[in-house]
Amino acid sequence: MAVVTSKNRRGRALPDAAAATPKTLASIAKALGHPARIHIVRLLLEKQSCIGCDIVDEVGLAQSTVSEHLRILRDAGVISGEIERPRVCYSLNPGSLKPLAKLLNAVSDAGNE
Amino acid sequence: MAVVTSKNRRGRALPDAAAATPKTLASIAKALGHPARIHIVRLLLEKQSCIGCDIVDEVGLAQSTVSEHLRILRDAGVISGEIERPRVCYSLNPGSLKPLAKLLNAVSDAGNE
DNA sequence: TTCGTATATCGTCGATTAACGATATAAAGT
DNA sequence: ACTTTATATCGTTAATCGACGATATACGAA
Repeated sequence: MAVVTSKNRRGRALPDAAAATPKTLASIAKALGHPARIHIVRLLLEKQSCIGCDIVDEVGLAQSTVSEHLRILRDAGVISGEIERPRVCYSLNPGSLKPLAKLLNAVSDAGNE
Repeated sequence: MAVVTSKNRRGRALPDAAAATPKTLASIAKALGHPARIHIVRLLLEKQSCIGCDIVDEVGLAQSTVSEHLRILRDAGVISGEIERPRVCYSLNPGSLKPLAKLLNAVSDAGNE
């Protein structure tokens, strides 16, 4: 079943979806609320990690615009970037979306009981 | 590993996260990207359904503002409202969040394989 | 018919967002 | 020292958002 006491792979407890404030959840959702940012998340999901300039090519917007989208995702904790001058290697923070995922799963499951 | 052929617990195949366009996923996320709207979704999750004016009381913003938030959720397909003049009874559309839930679960699972 | 109730829509205003080009930064290569 | 490369930041613009009060709508009840 699905009522898992969520932990990440280091075994630390994650904040419960019910515990996460509306503000917290909304800020995660907001960070995902743009097609370019969904695109970036998908990209990082399939490639594990990705250099910024490749993301720019892939997304097809101006470099400064993509940089801004990356900043928004970074500020929301969804991704993190490791500097390898002059590049930055971006990757997902898998745990970051769990609070929102929990809520969405609860809603999805509301249909099946 | 984690590349599960996702099915829900009745065994029906779910729409693949990869199938939903970034635009579609972003519009769902955007609809959830405000604390008041998260609040509303949580409320409907715990109460099954709820009359509009009770939502206004619960959320604590002006009626016209809440009406607008409800419209945004409705336009995104997250909720639907059944008219019972002079009231409207709102409830969740459980399936509506599945495409986004799938992506978020995939990201969350990316940490555990 | 008039009144009350719940909701939706309109108009407004300030704040935020998304996009871009131009410029700054910072290290590595020549 | 200069150039190249990748990224971040700045300044600007148009567009969208969030909030509100006022008003419109639509029905049931008195």
